[in-house]
Amino acid sequence: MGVKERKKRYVGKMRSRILKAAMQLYVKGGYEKVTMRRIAAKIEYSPGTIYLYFHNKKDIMLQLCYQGFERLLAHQDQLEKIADPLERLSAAGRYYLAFALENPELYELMFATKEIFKESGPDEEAAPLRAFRGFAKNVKDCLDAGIFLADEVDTTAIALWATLHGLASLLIKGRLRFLPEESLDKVVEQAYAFSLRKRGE
Amino acid sequence: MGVKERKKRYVGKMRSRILKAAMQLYVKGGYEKVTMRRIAAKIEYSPGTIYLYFHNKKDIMLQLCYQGFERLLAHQDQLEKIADPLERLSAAGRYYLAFALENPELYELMFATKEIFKESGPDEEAAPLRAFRGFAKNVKDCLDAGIFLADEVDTTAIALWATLHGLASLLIKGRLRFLPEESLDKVVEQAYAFSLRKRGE
DNA sequence: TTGACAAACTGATCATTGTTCAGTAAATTA
DNA sequence: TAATTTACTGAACAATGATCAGTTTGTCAA
Repeated sequence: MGVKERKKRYVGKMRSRILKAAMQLYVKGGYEKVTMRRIAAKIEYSPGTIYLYFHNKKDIMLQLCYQGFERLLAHQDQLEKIADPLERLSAAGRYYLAFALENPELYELMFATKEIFKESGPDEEAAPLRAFRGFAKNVKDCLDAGIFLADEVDTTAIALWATLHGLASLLIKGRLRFLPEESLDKVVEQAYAFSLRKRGE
Repeated sequence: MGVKERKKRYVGKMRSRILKAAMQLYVKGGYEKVTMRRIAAKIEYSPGTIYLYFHNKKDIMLQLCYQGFERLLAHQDQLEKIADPLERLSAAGRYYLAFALENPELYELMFATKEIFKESGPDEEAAPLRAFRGFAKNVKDCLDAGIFLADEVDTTAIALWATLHGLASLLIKGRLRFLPEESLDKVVEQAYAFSLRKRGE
């Protein structure tokens, strides 16, 4: 009898309904707008019901965090089409920053939780790692092509990733607001180009 | 009559007493351990009193954020002694990362608040900017010495600062935990060295 | 010293939060 | 149809940030 399967499907549907509601609340008004009662109202259940599908609020926020990495990964296939390794890596950086700035709240959430690697399930938990591996692959292609002179792939990838994450974080948190508004884009672009060892034109 | 002055001093003392208690609570157990009631208990006043000296909790946390930047700046004079520009910049980076990792909660707080530049008082509010200016000075010395080839000081400084902040943030949030524990330090050191365009030995 | 005013402080109170759990309703099985 | 499991409810709890009428303390002219 498929009663077990149906139940499993139902649980899955409830979980995603809850997450959807939570995500809507989150992107709208940040963390403090996400309330168990508000989520419950949105899916038209009582607050207690949510606890049948998630341990607590932290659990829900963690899942949203994973969804963020999934979204980041979602459109990255298009980068594969770019043949030139340095061009591809440069595009990856631009894409990364664009994603962060278009989804600032979500990006914050993606790096807000500390215990992200704690529960190491096989599926969605690996999303942050998959994102890094994809990025590191681009870096490796550049190293193989002799574009950078560096020892290790991971070290170089981390340096570049850190630069991107740092830029995204500083931008979102308004820490570069002392720069003239109109020059911000160019400075950020150049800053990443500097790390990529291209000369600004 | 010096009654006004004395009152001013008293207000200042109360404010710093409150901030001290809040900081102790914060570094001990993070944001959620900082409670108006707990602060009040620590300074042996009633909760309502705090609101005579600070607008709200956010206000208190913002002041702690500024204190963080003050601490970061405090010991940076020692860097001046290093004559070689690149060596000084390298040391600044190591110092920055060490500060972040020794005060992870405080560092998080320093970059948690978005509205840091909103209230632009003349004194302490400028601390984050002063920190950047000091760093940019080091970068400028490197550019003048012809160590980097780059267009602008600010652009280069932002690139390097972003790398440092990114590394600090990723480390604190445990995002580099997929690396083997023992190689972490070296990788981070190398990553920054990569951005500084030194060859790893 | 007294009395009147102001400044400082209190703590009960409010709405809201995350979370729990005894009780109820619905679905499934025997 | 009866018994049992499953799903859900919503009142209740402790803790939170914040408020404000009321009380205490301090100041200073008469």
